[in-house]
Amino acid sequence: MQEILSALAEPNRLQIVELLRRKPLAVGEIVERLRLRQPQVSKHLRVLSDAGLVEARPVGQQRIYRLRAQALKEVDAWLDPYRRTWDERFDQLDDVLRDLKRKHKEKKDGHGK
Amino acid sequence: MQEILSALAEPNRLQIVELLRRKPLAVGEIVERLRLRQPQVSKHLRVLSDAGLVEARPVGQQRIYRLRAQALKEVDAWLDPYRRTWDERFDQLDDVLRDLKRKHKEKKDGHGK
DNA sequence: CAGACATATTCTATTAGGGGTATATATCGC
DNA sequence: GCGATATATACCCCTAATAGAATATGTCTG
Repeated sequence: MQEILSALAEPNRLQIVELLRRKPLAVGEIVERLRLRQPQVSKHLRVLSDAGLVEARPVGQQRIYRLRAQALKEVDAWLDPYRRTWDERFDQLDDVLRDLKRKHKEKKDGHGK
Repeated sequence: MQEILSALAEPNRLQIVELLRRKPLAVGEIVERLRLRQPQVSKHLRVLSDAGLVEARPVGQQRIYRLRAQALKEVDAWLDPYRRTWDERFDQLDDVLRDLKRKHKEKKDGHGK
């Protein structure tokens, strides 16, 4: 998960992923479209590949990279517990305040931990 | 989006987000739980806040941070076009191969762009 | 097997990001 | 207003990540 996120956090790599969403591409094609130098693209592809986000298959002298969208399922799964939250109107601030007051009081009253 | 991803890419920040999923917390509480130093936590919170992932509200001398799960909706939306893909059995490699052959032939035959 | 071509790797330089310490700012209780 | 507490910011150091240029590897064509 961590690895996937850091891989996607780099702008050029995110672009590569988006390119590969449409269809698999050879390294050279990515180079053309992103106006990056070939070694950089190869390096970024390496990172993406290590994170499981893409995979290559050799065809003649070139390597066709394609997206492994399954890897993104992990992100999807991570999001899951948050889905519940993101429409909630109220926040639990009241709880928190009550909590704070309690702790504060305890401190004042000086009780053993 | 880019900003959100880079914010989440840092392990400690991801942990903070996960902490705040349960309930809002004051800076000091995050410090305790993550065993980080206070300035680091403040800095990470700054990044998360700039990315729209958290928001603070002052309560007395402390600042209660809470998650803005709506920000994660963006990630969810970004994933959307990929959902279609990630269960597909076959890949479009055949298309790609056909494409390559065509281009190759064109090159050989030497036609104007 | 000699190029030509496509891609990967290596090495180096530069930069960005995170950690540490000290300090500034703001609010509380008295 | 003063000391204490909570948090934010500034500054410095260091590592890690990125870019750039040169080169290595591998495969095709003739």
